[in-house]
Amino acid sequence: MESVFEIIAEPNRRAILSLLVSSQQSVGEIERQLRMPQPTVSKHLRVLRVAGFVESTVDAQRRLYRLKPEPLQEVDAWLAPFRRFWSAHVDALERHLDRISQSTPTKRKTKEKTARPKPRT
Amino acid sequence: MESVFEIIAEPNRRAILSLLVSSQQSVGEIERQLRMPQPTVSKHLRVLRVAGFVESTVDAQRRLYRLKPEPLQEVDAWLAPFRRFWSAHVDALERHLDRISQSTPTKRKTKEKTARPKPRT
DNA sequence: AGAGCATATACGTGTCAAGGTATATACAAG
DNA sequence: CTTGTATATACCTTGACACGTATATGCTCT
Repeated sequence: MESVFEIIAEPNRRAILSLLVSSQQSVGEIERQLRMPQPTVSKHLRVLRVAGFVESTVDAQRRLYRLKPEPLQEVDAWLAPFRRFWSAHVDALERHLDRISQSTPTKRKTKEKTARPKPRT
Repeated sequence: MESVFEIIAEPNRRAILSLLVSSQQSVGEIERQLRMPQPTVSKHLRVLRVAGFVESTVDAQRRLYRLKPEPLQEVDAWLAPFRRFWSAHVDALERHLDRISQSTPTKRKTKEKTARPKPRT
């Protein structure tokens, strides 16, 4: 488990990170909101902490976890050359973003419900 | 192998993608430049193609592979909320550092309901 | 048609990580 | 000190996937 990419490959870990982006959370709060067993939460948090994605502070028996920006910035940096690349493909890009906007687990806006046409080229 | 994050978790696949960002390449060219066995290249390319990261065109016996922007754009989209967090984090950190620079470093600020006389040493 | 090159796939193997269950540690309150 | 709560860790099992080797497919050229 070396690279930041392997860390965020795990869906539960991404869910935890997305949860922490709003504010810090205790293990129990994460457990409740994501509905995953407590050992699972703790183990993923350990991986995230060792990899530098989160840090924890002690509050009585609770541990409050919060985000650290650096590792995700590393992902962002890796993505940079590709952003330059897809500037040439803006049209296809926007259609795709519109399509995936309904599968983003973070928040639901509105405006999806389109029975989207099979992207059969 | 569902999510785009699992796809790019593999270092060889990331290398292939980084190679293709400049221009399209044949399998043999990828094989040479990345010094990996040909079946490995083909198998990773297959994964990338099925996941929509690349597409191939036939040129005689060669297959020319080139990038498709959408899946990486999806990663980029997932990263967006965290970018907002980074800016906010830098500001908050600076204000915090500014604040504690004029108070004792061992100070425990507890905003919890219980005034706890055991400040973690 | 046959030889040779370029690419894809099949198969067997080893490794590693995620999940579940149980238990350990730490703190709090009575 | 004992009970209850919050979190961490240990152990085991299972499944996925990456790799290597071997082979298949497909195209070109003579």
